[in-house]
Parts: sequence; structure tokens; C-alpha cells
Amino acid sequence: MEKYLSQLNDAQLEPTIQVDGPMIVIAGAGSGKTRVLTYRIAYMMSKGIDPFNILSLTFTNKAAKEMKERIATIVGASEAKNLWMGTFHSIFAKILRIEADKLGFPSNFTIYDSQDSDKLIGSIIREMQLDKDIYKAKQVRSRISSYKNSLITVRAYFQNPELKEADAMARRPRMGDIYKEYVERCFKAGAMDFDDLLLRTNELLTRFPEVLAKYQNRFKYILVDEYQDTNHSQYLIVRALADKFQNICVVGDDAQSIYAFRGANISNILNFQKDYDDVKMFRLEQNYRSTKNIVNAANSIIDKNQTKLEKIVWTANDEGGKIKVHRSLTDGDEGRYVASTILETKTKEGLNNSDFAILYRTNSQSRAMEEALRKRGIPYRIYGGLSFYQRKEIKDVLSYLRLIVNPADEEALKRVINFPPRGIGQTTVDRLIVGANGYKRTIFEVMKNIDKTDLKINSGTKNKLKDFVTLIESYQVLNQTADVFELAEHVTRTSGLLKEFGKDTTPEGVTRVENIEELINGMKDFVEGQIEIADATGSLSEFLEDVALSSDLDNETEDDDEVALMTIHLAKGLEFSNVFIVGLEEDLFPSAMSMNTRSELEEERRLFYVALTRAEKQAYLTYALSRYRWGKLVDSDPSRFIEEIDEQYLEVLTPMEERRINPMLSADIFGDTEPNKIRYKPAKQPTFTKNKTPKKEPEKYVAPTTRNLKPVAKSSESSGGSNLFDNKLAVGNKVKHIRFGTGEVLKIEGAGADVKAEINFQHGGTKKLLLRFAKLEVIG
DNA sequence: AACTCAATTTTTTTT
DNA sequence: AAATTGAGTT
Repeated sequence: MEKYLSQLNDAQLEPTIQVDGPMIVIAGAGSGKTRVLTYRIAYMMSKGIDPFNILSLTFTNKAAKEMKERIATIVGASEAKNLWMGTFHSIFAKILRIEADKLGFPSNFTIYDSQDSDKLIGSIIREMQLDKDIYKAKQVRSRISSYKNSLITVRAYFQNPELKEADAMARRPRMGDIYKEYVERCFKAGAMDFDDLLLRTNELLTRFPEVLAKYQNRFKYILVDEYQDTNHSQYLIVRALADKFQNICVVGDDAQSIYAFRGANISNILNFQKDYDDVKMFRLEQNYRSTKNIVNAANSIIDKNQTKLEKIVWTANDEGGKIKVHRSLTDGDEGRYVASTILETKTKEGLNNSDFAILYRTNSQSRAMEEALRKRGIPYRIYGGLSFYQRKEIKDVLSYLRLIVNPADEEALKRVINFPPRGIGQTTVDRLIVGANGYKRTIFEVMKNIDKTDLKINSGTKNKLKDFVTLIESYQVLNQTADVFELAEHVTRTSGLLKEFGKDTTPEGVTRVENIEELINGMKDFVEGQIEIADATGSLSEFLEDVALSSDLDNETEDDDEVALMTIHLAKGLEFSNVFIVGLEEDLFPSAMSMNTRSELEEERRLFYVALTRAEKQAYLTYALSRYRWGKLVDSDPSRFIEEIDEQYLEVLTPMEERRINPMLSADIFGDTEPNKIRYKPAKQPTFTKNKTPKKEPEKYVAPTTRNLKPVAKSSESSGGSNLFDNKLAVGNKVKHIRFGTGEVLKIEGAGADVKAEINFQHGGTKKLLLRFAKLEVIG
């Protein structure tokens, strides 16, 4: 241990060996706070503190995983295993599963992601017959989310006339009713959304003093990283748990608070000293990451904010190059500038692709960058955006699995009850929901007992419902014996999912099948990886929880040499040798939506501070004079943030001249060349194997589809539908249609079940008809 | 019920 | 530019 402690400077050492009592560490960017946290935990354990008594809350699961591995190398893996380390959401999801029955939830409750919440809220709005243009599902969800994060329960809402009034003023008087219904429906479905994981934990700890006491005694030492980004709900959990022993260590940087939009409350960190007695405060102000130029430039920006704790971040590092500011004509030019600069710098300085990051304010900006990088053959990887697990085909597979674990899961059920199509339409589903609400049962239970109900559903549809119930129940039986991989493999094959996606031979369709294969291969890794983890069961519900709470960053594959593209939010906590901050334009960064109040603008400024302090050696700021937004070219002004930097740290480039002198710089010289292959990994591969596991070359699971099965002869073409006309109809034929009368066939297109004919009718003009449906009679 | 095509809307940022 | 929604078609 001594040898590790000797790696720390004095300022780092003090908080590291301060074990007892409440303490706060204000850690400037790049000041080695992760190292302090890691060594502090290792130090505590070396002093005999049981890892079982330590709770460490991190901002991402990836950070937790890395810290745990680091600690394992110091104190040994078997000890480190017992640490509770993870995000608020994943730690309290685990606790909630243990204590679920007290709250009336099943222990295998589903975790709804935002998409599930949106869909549920959308259908509630529809059921209540409200105007969906006034009650927009996403807006309603974010409103409900902020209630929950502030611990405003449904009851609290209705007791607070001000809230009701505020919503009424916003032309949404029924907000409370929607909130109430939403909470009830989640409860009935045995589901919690992200906010519930915190809110229900609070409920658990306040309603059940014995449970609170249990976890207070268990977590005698608590550490919270990125404390500036905790919301009220998280704040209360921490305070409740730490109340007994008060061994609470929070670490953060008010200058890097960038999550107010999801309820983070910067005053949690600003007021920490008032919450506990005798708080010890430490400051880490020496930056080890960046050059003087970058540190000073960042300081000059954050100086413009009024709300902040005083601290002086400094560095002993080299002066470094000045921050380069580049102007482009369009977003496309901006992308090309970034790509060619990367290429140039890489060769000149012998760097890797992974030494570069491109950071932006909004995910949509990745497109232009992507295009430019691809044309230049630079390997890259986009983080965030639509994550792997949010893709349609993946959510479909997961929904089947969710339904197996928790048949009450309404959103999963609605998603797959008619996918692949099995003749159960919206009307039937609506009636089932009405029935479920009436009988106070879940939709699945109503379906199961459909004959005993008085729902107006015809017998044919009833049979289809019964078939679906039987199908899911057969999966549930299989789940008793099979592992996750075997189950998923069986489900995708027998549910018809693979067949359905396999039908689609467009590139997108092929990607979908590949994604499903990737998911199932990931499950194989999960099954094998779980065996090594202490109290992991490798069960399906555990898999689903991992999936629900994992972010794009958590599943990073290290060994690839790629340029990283991500939003600044996602980049928090990371560092790169060379950083491009792109799209520095008014209304984009700072965002047009975040300029209404001083505090909003200050958060944007902190975001810029975070972006700049990711850079170790060199930072680039780029902006374009015009950019495509919503498919339209829009003019834009350079961001105020560029001006706010003390100009002595900047080197302003002049691209306009260069463009004229050297058209090669802007002309698309790589224009028509085919982009190199193997570059872009669109979907992140879920990696569940632990680092240590030697990578055996796995036999890859390949989904059985039309692609790899022997083609089932030509007959598949005609078996798709009744095709009486397959061979009979030809261009030039005269046909008679039951409604349109007689006409002449102009064109035939499509294949199999999708054969279409373009027909010019004597009365009614030209129409395209699907032969499968059109009742045509050939008359000549 | 299911599918196609036209019209409309969408972008902050995420566990 | 892309994704979602709505109307019209069989």
C-alpha cells in the first residue's frame, strides 16, 4: 500500500487517508480524483475495513468496473469482489429487487427505459382522449420525471395547488391525472422507470425503518463520485444511508455540473458543508492532464460564471500549443477539415486514431463528421446516440425475454403481441387494455382467461390470443432449464422474429439480422462471464437488468484504434490527446434552448469547460458559417464561448484564404472512391466477458435465415400469397377490376407476395395494385 | 388487419 | 434529412 500512497502528491494524500467522518473533495478537472478514490478504498481495506461495509457510487458502470479492477490489483481480487460499486441506478435496482415485496413489486420487476415510458404515456393520453398535440408524450414524461426527481409523488402533487396551477397555466390541466394513471400502470405492470429506481428507494428507506437500519449498518462507509450531478432524490438516499455513521466522502467539481436538465442540483455540492457537522474539505487543484495553454484557457472561460466555488486549477505541465480556432463554410467543410487535420497530425506526430476525439453538443452533428472520416478511411466509433439496445430489432427480442420474466410487462407485451404479425390488431389490443383495467388484472391474465371475459372479441381472434399465451408460456417453461443464450436462440427462431427480419433483404434488413446475432453472441459471453462473478446467477432477469442500465460507454471495446465521436456529456471523465470541439455556433452551442436564464447559460458554459478540459495536448475549436438543420441550410454566428477565451491562448486560422488558394483542401478529392471497409462499428458489441477471461475463439452464432439456409427453391416466391395471377398476368393484358372497371396493364413489378401491377383504368386513371389483394379478372 | 405513400414534424444533453 | 403519423387501399 505504501508504494501506492507514495504516488500521490500532498493534496491527494490527505483525503486518501482521511477515512472517518464527513468530507468533501473539490477536484478540479484532471486533478487525479479517480486515483484518490481508488487508493482511498484500497487504503481503507488495508486498514481492515470490510469491503462488505463500503458503498461506492459512481457516475457510470464503466468507471465502477475500472476502479474495481484497479483496487483488485492492489488488495486482491477476492476482497475487491465484495465491494458494492456502481451507479446509483444499478446499486439501488439490486437493493430494490431484494426488498421488492415490501413495496408490492415482484422481485423480477421490469425496468422501463424512456422509450417504454413514452409509449405508455402516449397510450394513456390516447385512452383519456386528450389532444396529443397539447399533451406531448415526451414532454409529459419529462414533467413526470422532474416530479419524481424532486420526490413529488402523485399524492404530493395533488396536495400542492401551486403545481396543479402551474400545469393548468401550461394548458395541461390533466397532467396530474396522467401522472396518477402512469404510476398505477407501471405498478400493475411490475415495472419501474429510471426515476423510480431512486424514488422507490426513498420510499423503501422512509417507510421501513428496519430496512433503513439494515443498510445503514451495512454501508458504514459511503463514497459518492461526481457529486455535483446528483439530483434531489439521490441526495436524500445518500443522506439517509450516511446518517448513522456519517462516514461519507463526496467528490466532485461544481465547475463540471452539466446534468441540471435531468434534475441534478448543483446546490447539493455547494451546500454539502451545511448538511453534516465538522465537514473536512479538500481541494485538488493541480491538473496533471493538460498543457498550460489548455488549463489557462479553461480557467478564463469558467471565470465568467457567477455561481461557483473558488478554486485555482493550475498545472506544472508544458506550455503546449495554442488552441486552434477554425472557421468553415458549411458543416460538410467542417467535417473535412477535422478529418484531414486528424490524418495530417497522425502521420506527422505518429499518433494513433484513439488519440483523437471529436466532441459535439448534439448527436445529430455526428453525421457530417462521420461522412468525412469515412471518405478519408479513418476508423472511428460513435458513442451514444441510438444505442445498440434501443434498436428496433433488439428491443423486439428483449421484449419477448422481458415478457417471459414478467408477463405483466405491458409495454413488452404490446410490442410483440403482433410482431411478427399474427393478426392481432390495435382494436383488439385496445379492448384488452380496457378489459384489463376493468377486471383489475394484467393484460396477459385477461388473455389467458379470454373465454371467461365478456370482451367483444371474435372467436378467431380469441384463438390467436390463446396461441400467443401458449407460446409465451412454453418459453417460460424453457426458461426453467435453459440458459439465456439457449433461450434467446430458441425464441428468435420459433417466434418468427428471425424469419420476419430475414425477409427484408435490403442492407438495413441484413444489418438487423446481424444485430440480433450480435445480441445472442453477447448473451453467450454473458453466460460464460457470469460464472466468475461472486453472487451472479446468470439468470435472464439479471441479463435484462444489465442491459437496461448499461450505457453505450460501459461496453467499450478497448483494443480498437478508432477516433472517438461523442457528445460532450458523454465525454465527461474521459481524456484524449487531441480534442476537436465542433459546431461552436450560437444557438447550437450554447444551445438555443438553454439561453433563457443565467443559470442555463452558465451550465452551457460549464459544458464547454468540460469539453476543453478533456484535451491533454491540443484542442481545436471549429465552427461553420452555415449548417444544415432540418434539411435546410441555416446561417450561424460563431459561439460567444470562443470570444470568452482570453485570446492569448488562441491561434485563429484563416480557412477562407486557404480555400481560394488551395481548392484541394475543400474540394472533395476523395469524392467517388469507395469508402474502406471494416471501419465503422455501428452497433457496439455487448461485452460481458470480464477482462481476465482469455478470449477463446468462439464459434459465432449465426441466425438461421434465408441468407444462410439453402434457398427453399423458387417455390417460396409463389407460396407468399395466393398468386393466381403470377403467370397469367402480363403487360398489355386487359383486366377487369371489381371497383375500377376495365383497364390495361402497363407494368408489373416486385416479386413473390409483393407483385404489383400498374394499370391504366378507363375510368379512374392509373393505379398501382398489389395482385395479392386486387381482385382482377383477365379479359384479354 | 396490413400495407403503402404522402404529409408532417423533429433536436439538446442521458441513467 | 430522417423519422413518425395519417389517409387511403386492398
